[in-house]
Amino acid sequence: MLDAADDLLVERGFSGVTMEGIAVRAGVAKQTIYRWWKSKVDILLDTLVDDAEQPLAWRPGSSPAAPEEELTDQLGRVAAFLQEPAGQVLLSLIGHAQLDPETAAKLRDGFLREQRERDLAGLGALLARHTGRPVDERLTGRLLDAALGPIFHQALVLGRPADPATLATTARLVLDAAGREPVPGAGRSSDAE
Amino acid sequence: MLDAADDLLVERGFSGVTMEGIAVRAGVAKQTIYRWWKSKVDILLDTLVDDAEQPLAWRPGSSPAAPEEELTDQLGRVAAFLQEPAGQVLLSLIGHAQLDPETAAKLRDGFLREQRERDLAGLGALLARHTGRPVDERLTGRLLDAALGPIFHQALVLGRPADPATLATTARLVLDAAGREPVPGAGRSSDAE
Amino acid sequence: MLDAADDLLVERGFSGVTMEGIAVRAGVAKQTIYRWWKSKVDILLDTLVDDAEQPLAWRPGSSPAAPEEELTDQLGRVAAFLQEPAGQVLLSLIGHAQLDPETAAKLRDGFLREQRERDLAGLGALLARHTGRPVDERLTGRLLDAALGPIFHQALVLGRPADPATLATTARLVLDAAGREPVPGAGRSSDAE
Amino acid sequence: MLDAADDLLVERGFSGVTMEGIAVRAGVAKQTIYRWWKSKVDILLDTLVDDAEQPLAWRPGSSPAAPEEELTDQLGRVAAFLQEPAGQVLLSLIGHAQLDPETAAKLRDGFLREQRERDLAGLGALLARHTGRPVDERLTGRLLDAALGPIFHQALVLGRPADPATLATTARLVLDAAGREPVPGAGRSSDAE
DNA sequence: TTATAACCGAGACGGTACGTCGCGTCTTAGT
DNA sequence: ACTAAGACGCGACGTACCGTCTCGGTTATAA
Repeated sequence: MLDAADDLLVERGFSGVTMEGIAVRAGVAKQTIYRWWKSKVDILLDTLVDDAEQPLAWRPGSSPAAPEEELTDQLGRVAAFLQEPAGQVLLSLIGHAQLDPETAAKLRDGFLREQRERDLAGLGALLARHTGRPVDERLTGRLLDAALGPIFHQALVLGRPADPATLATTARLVLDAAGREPVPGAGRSSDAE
Repeated sequence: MLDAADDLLVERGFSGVTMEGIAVRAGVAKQTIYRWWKSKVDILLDTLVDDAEQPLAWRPGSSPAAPEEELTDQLGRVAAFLQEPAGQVLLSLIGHAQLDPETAAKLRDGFLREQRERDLAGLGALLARHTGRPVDERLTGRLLDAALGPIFHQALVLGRPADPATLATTARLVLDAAGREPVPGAGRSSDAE
Repeated sequence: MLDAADDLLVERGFSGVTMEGIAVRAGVAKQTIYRWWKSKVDILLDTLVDDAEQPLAWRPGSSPAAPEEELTDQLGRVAAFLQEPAGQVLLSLIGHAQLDPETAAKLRDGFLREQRERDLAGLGALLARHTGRPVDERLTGRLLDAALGPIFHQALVLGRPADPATLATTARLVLDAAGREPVPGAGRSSDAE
Repeated sequence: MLDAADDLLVERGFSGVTMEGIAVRAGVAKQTIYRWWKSKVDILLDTLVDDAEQPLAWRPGSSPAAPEEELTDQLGRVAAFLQEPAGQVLLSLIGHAQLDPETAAKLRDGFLREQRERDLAGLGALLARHTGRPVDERLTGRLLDAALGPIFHQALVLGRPADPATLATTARLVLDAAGREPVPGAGRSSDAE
């Protein structure tokens, strides 16, 4: 059933994914689908969990590598992921989340929250290695936005893959900012990260 | 008709905007709507053009003002805009663009392209004032992504308004990067901006 | 305009005759049509008056001719008329009269009433010549129904042209009945003719 | 659903019978109607089969009764039927058959063909009892037209119930013609009955 | 070994919205 | 003054999916 949904999304786009269509393609009764999922969104969320976690994982710091190259690589993997079918599922769900609060809640409380935790851990470790000291989590959060923001901006708003130059610029920006930041978290109170 | 569509979007969300509903609320025949717009997306695109240009305009450089404050203010206006009804229209359309290529094409070839041109001009001018020399347009493009990316990332992916700390961090990042960049556009060839 | 309506009826059938279509075909604005006719039915009624009277006229008794042959000829003309375009207009209007009381009223108070008067006069004269004495008008009415009934029955109900044998049988029946009828109109009171 | 259609026809006439209206009145979804019938004409055809067969049946010859009275009674039942709601359905469908060939085909290949067979059998038996010998079927057909023609002519063309005098005249005409017809079917070749 | 229940495919059902057609009325330019 | 052109409010069309709801017909134990 997950496969049927996935295939339909690739072949016919999000609006081509219908409970009716999935049922026919999977050779299954609609009722059977409703027994397991409340809506097509829930189905796609399940495919996302299956297909997205691994490609978005932070590689375990091939230790002596330059942090900048490491970060650029990771951003490159994110950008590449968004071009694949599983990435299209994510973009579709983020898209649909703009139109439907329930989708938004499920997506953000589920996959996106977990992925952000993984990203915070990955980026935090990388920055610590880079600066030689632990990094404030709120700062890491802001730098994560600075790192992922351009990629998602290009994908969601401009509708094109992030180009390598942007990725490199972004990585350098983030690392510079992390190095320059004086005392971790000192005195900053308006941070809502 | 545009108002009716706008109101429905605010009251009932994107899926609550139906041709049928607009017609009833505007006291108009469906056919009349179809005579002027091909779909509800086109209607919303028109409301966008009406309502989004002015709030997103770059203020004409209150001359001696610090560029960092100026940029932070502009980013704040963008973030604030996304919280307003007109901003919800934009976010909805960007969301729908993920689900429907035709929407994507219209949105990007229309409003988004024009807005990006205004943004490039605005940011370019600001950077030139900041650095004291003209700035390469491709660099400006990348820095624009760096500036807007976090805001849209927070809005679209995390579903929350961008916090002031993020805006300030982002503005500083962008200006630092512009100042550091040695020779405008020198030697870079993989730039697809 | 009458021609346009006529043509459309022949080419596309009654439901293919639309005010919109007549206007386009006649190169005329709808409003102009409404200035002269209230509906497409009225237009067709006008074409009927133009095209039906002459073909349905009773030939002026080629005197010594056998009445039976004369009557058969007249019935043949009626049957043939119903096969022609003008006859199709009549059948269509009679058909539509079953569905719409207003059409029924206009058709019966107009063309059909006048045609029935011509038929009564024609048949009455023929019967008088045949029997050698004047014929009661109510009897003539009943015999007119007996004469036309089978033709319209075949056309409207069975959907086929009346065959010559039926016409001959019918003509003989009618003349026999007229000859046998003892005293014109004597004693009959329930006649509503 | 059939009842809803029937009621609407009586209350609002043929053009007041709409799929939309039937659905609302029957408390049913439009799609459900379309699942079972292609058009409102098919629905009315079904009501016809339910409601018309019995009232139009030939009574089984209360044996010694005078054939003339028997035939007059039968014609009276036909005339009375056309005044009832079920008869209005028949007249409407015959009317619509003049406007739409598909309706014509369905009506004539279905109900009308079957009813004609029943009529031929009924009239044939009556004539055989009257004349004392079997009657040629083609002759029976012509006499059936002679019998029913005036009734339908009055209903469809003149728009009024057939009066008793006409029915009596018609019955006598038909029986006289049957008695006089010398040798069943002898020599007649142009008969297309 | 049989019964009995859980589960399934199939698809009918009441709905909502779709995008289209023709209606009859109206407004607007152009001659 | 009258026209063609066509926009307008309207009501119905026939279609696509929605999510809910019976239906029989398997399996797959439990008696």
